Amino acid sequence: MPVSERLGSHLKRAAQALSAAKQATLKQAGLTVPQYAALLYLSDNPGMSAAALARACAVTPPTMNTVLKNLQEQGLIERTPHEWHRNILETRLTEKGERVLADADPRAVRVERGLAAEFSQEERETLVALLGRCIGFLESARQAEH
Amino acid sequence: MPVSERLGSHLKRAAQALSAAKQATLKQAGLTVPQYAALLYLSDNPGMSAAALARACAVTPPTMNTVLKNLQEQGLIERTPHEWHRNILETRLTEKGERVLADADPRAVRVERGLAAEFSQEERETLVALLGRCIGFLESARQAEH
DNA sequence: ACACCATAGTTAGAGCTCTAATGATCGTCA
DNA sequence: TGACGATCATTAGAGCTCTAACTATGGTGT
Repeated sequence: MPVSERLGSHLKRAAQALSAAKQATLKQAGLTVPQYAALLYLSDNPGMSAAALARACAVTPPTMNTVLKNLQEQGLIERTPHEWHRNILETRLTEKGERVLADADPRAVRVERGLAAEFSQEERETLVALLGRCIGFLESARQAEH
Repeated sequence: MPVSERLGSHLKRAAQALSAAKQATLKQAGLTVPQYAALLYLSDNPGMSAAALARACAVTPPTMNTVLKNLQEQGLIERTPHEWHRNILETRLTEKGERVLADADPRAVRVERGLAAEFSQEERETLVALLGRCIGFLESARQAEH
């Protein structure tokens, strides 16, 4: 099966180009792409658990653990034990985290807006729908595998 | 800007679901996704340089170096100096590499065929075209950044 | 009450990925 | 001949990512 016929290779290249573009612009704010994603969700949901954050960002808990560790070392987040549910750690942005996110977000949004502007409203909806079907199939295939 | 409106998040999730599905099936053949990609290109172009392979797989040379190192340790490829162009290393599959690829390829193709079967011919072409425009914009944006 | 299960968090280990910097070789051009 | 630039290869270092295995807590079932 020729590579050019494989939807996967187009998908992968597009995702990689996106990641590279975001990485280039976020670097100026001192963040990586996963760090930015985590801060963005935390900003909307202060105090959410690392596990919930991992689900939101579509990564595994150990991966999120790594990202949070780096964010914590930079003083951008703080993690405090939950009042009574002692098994969960509440994660929140620090003031510095808010400032860094406020610097990074416009940069990331600029990339997204630029990308969106390449398409008409109808094309965007088509693309999102097609990608959604890819995700649906691939995730069910993954489950069926085992 | 809401996350659900960002094309990037859909793109990223789709690519990740694809990678996860391939990873699950390729694991049974003892390969990672990048290792499989490298073997696949090498199979079609015996003797190609690591730099050319990196371009084909859309990764940087140091990344390909890491992948090739692991493949070499498993005895799946061999790298020999070019006859007169002494700066380049010709990379080739070993017999074992051929066998492993012959085992892995049908598994990967099964995922690709399953994914392709989710769409009509026209939908596939639409998806590839839209992704191509994403790639085009993002790569030019990346250049303009610097 | 006790076993069970789901969830949260973590650690260990392997592998991929990038940027940045370095060194080696070849071809070209003054 | 000698300098320059292009290409190839590699190393160092930081960070992301996964699977696998483990611990701990809280709720649910009999």
